[in-house]
Amino acid sequence: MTNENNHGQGLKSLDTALGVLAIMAAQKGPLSLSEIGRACSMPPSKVHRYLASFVGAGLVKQQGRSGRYDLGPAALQLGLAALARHSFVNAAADGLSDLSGETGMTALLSVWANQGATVVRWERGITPTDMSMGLGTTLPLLNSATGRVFLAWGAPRAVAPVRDAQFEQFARRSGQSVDPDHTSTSIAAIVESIRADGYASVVGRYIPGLVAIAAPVLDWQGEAQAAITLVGIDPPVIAPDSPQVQCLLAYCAEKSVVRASD
Amino acid sequence: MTNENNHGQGLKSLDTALGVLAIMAAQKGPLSLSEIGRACSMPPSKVHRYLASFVGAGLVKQQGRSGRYDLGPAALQLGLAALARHSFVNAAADGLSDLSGETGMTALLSVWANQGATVVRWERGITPTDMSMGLGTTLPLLNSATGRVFLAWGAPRAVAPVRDAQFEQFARRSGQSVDPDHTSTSIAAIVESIRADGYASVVGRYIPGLVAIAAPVLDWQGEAQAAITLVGIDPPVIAPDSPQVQCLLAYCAEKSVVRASD
DNA sequence: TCTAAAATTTCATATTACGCAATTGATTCT
DNA sequence: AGAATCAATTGCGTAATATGAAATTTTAGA
Repeated sequence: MTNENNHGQGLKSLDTALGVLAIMAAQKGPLSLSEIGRACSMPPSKVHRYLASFVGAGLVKQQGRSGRYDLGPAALQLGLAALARHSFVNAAADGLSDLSGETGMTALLSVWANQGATVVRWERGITPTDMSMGLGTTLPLLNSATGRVFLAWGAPRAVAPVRDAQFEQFARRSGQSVDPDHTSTSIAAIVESIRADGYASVVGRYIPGLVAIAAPVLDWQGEAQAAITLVGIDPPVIAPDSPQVQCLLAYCAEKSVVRASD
Repeated sequence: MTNENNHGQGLKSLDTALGVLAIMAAQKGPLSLSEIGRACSMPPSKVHRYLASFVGAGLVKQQGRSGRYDLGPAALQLGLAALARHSFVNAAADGLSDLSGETGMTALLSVWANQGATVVRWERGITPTDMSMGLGTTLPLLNSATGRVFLAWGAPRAVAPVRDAQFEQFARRSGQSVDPDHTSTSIAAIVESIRADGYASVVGRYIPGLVAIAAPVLDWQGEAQAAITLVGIDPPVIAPDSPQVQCLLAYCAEKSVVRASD
């Protein structure tokens, strides 16, 4: 009872160090030492030593003389190596522009990483949805169609903690506009609904004025290894029998369960 | 005198752990536990604990039931986040297709990471140079034009160890064909020559039948933060006054020293 | 089903990372 | 320009942590 919970059985210092890396990746720009320390609630000396190792490995680079720290070239290399390995990402990305062309909407490919859905690739559609969305953007679990795909089909071990944390936030500021476009406030009900439909939809939630529909690319266990999202400005497309939804579902069905090696 | 050399002052366990990550990134496919242990010369139990942390962070993913380990979604996220941050990568990549179009050659953008030049982006030219080169490919320091750019202009602290190691390999198997296209076998002479020309060229060294010219994108310190490479099949293009070389040098000059924030 | 190899867990011990405090370095204000 | 403030870095004793060898469980092959 001396130890709280050792969920994964990993090295403590490594875990915290990787936490620092994740926090740096989540931020938008370079960070100063004390900023990182504040974000991780760690003493500066600890952060400094971790960063020394990261800099040595090239994962983090210290800017010329601003002293600030940012992700380095090795991080880039790591990501590219991961991209080359995840065959399903390339496979799923293959027809992405076709999908975008057929529906006229902007098509997104995302995978679950850390605490949210990460956009890995996207193709701009005809409809001028001026999203300023870069690759690597993290979409929220509950307030995006993409995130909700992982809420419904994601690996429970990875998604559950985030879901519970978000739910607490909801409960804390309850009484306000909670789930205007769903009759039930229960997350379980939302999940049930999404699973039944086979796709998630959201209207003007993540970005006002935009609608999104998203469906999973499933692996052999029935878990979402990726999500395909279509973003547009036309509310009617979220109907189950709309051509866009049909197109999306057909696409995801084709990409699902490609191989057992993943 | 108990410790050999503590070049960077980092955490020991973190350093070794990141070494494991780097080795995994260098390999082409998924690895088993014992394979990783062999590659890092570590006992399996140690590797296993490291991997547990990596899996927990999502940097490494354990395949369905093959038991093998591979880079995970968090690695992808990290790389994409790094890509979004390195403004010069996007800036340098901007005109890459133009450069390829003007010269007809395949254009590569690379940065230095870990132990070699990592290809970050590339545009295929008109000339059918059927290189099967994926993003994230690591090019050798001495046997590629791209690598030689970093040999000449790269940060000494990062390049020197690799150079020395390679040089030892050369010395070990000396007597064989050493540097057929340079009069001197001295690496210093090669560097001097490249610096004087402003670009590096190689004929059929990395891939037989292909020629490459490469020039640096310099930062405010005069160090190469990236390299631009043109690959083709026409030997004459390596001449200093060839239009391709001029085009490349103009391009790199334009991209160099864009901002002091890097 | 049995055998062999690999993967994972356990445990005592030595090593390592931690926090606190002092030093150095950079920036701002008077 | 000098002084004061804040951030960044380094040193050190201590307590927590990572380590390697061996035991146990799981997987693959015969």
